[in-house]
Parts: sequence; structure tokens; C-alpha cells
Amino acid sequence: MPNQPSEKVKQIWKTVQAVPFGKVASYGQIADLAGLPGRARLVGKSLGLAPHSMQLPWYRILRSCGQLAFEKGSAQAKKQKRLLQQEEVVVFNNRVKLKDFGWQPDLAEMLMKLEY
DNA sequence: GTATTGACTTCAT
DNA sequence: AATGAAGCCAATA
Repeated sequence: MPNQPSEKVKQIWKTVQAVPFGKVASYGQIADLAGLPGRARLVGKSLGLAPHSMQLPWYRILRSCGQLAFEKGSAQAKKQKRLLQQEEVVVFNNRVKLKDFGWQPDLAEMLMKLEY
């Protein structure tokens, strides 16, 4: 059998799915919420591993300053921009205003994550 | 065992 | 604003 995703990776996926429509979060933020402080890079890696079949909203995850993780003009960046704007998120010059669209997890979503 | 890599973050120029 | 170094840590080689 090929490699299975680790528990950490699965926890990251679960956390990413908790990001609501029309909001964005940073890699570091996802790592923290997933109970993995300091694993921002692992978050990026995990998103790359995620199969399309699970419809993971990977495009809602940005760098800490609100910039897209991909180089401006790249095919991936364009696709991410399109997907975000599809959710009423404004992307300008490869960036999103975190002040307007940054996700602030509230109690209800924290509980949902702890649920399982 | 060490070395390198990466969809990162922070601090210093 | 832009760029680079250092810190970071799991996965790979």
C-alpha cells in the first residue's frame, strides 16, 4: 500500500474545512487551530497532498500577510484568485485584505472542530 | 545518522 | 515596499 496520510495531515484537512465560505486563513493560523503550532509548512505540504475528491478549500489558505502562496501570474495563482472571487472575496494584485476577509474563528466553529 | 526541501513566518536591512 | 537571513519542523533522500 502506498503511503497513508498521517494523523497530523488529516487534522490539518479537517481544520481547513472549518474555514467558512467567503473567509480566508493563513497557513500558520490553520496550524495553530489544528493543534500543531509551528507547522505552517506542514500545512502547505498537506494541502498539496489532498485529493480533489474531498473538495478541500485549499484556496482559502494564504500567507500570513494575505498574499497568495503562489507566484503572481502562475496558473495556480490565477485559479486560486478565480475560486476566491467566486466566493465574494476580493483579490487585488495577488493579495487579499485580511482586515476584511480574514477568518476569526468563533466559539461555534471551535466546537465543531473539537466535535468528531 | 546527517543533509536537503518546502503552497511558511518573523525580524532586519 | 522589497529582499534576504534565520527560525521553524515534518517528510525525504
